Amino acid sequence: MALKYSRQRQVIKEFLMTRKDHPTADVVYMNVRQDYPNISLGTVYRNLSLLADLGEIQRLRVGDGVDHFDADTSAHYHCVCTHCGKVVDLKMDNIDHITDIANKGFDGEIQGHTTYFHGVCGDCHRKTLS
Amino acid sequence: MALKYSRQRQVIKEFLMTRKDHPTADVVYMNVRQDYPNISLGTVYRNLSLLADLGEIQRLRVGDGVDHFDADTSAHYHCVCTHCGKVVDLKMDNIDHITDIANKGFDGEIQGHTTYFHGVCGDCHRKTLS
DNA sequence: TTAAAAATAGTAATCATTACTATTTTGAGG
DNA sequence: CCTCAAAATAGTAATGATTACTATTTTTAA
Repeated sequence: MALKYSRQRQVIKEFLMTRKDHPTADVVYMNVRQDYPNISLGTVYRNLSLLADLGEIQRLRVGDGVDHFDADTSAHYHCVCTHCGKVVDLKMDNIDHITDIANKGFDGEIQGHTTYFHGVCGDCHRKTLS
Repeated sequence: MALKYSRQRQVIKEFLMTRKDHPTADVVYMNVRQDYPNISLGTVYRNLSLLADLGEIQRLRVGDGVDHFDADTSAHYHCVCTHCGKVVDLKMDNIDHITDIANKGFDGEIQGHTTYFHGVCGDCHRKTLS
């Protein structure tokens, strides 16, 4: 059960750190395979899950039915583009107060929230204007 | 392409309206089958999707990998219980202002948000206290 | 150096959901 | 009230993301 080093895990994490978008397991697999042609898709899934459990990466569920992964584990929000489907980072003030709003009058105990925004990303917005 | 009446669709919607929780397609299927033993699972999926597209019901994606459905189409939020997995309604003030917060300094255009809360539901909370 | 634990590659299985097809139901126009 | 094309259904097959399984390889503590 003790964690042992794995070259594959390191490569997967390093790849994820180079990406500003939020690739799916399949995209990670396609890319990592360029350098490690016989890495297995199962290995990619297993390590992405493991890294997410360790808190070294973040698993994003933005409602498109596919898990996305993000090497940036800091608290930040995402926007899913309604045009191109891309998932982009948002730089915005924190909105943790909505947890307090939700807790008011609730007979259980709210611990946190998951929020993603939808709208038109910068790239698509510029294209729409022209 | 014109919509035609279907007894199955009506029964599916009626069943959903009796439920305060937010059943999955499979749960709808199991229940509706009590009265309509040879309804097809595909019919349940097709009609739930159709009703959601028509805006007559709401499709909920709360990150557990399964779609939940809600006959209450009014804007409201949900809490996913970290103990029992149940999805419960929240009565809370609206938080649409977070869309404005997200839009500040964003080079695209935020149109809306999807938020669900996680925490301990009322039932589990009471059990934990005892 | 060694051997048990952990990880891997490759493949099979799972699970939610969608697609396909032959048959049945619905409903507008005669 | 018929008719018949459009729509919907039941039943089944296919899909796609993810997880499980297994024999083999890698890691690492002693």
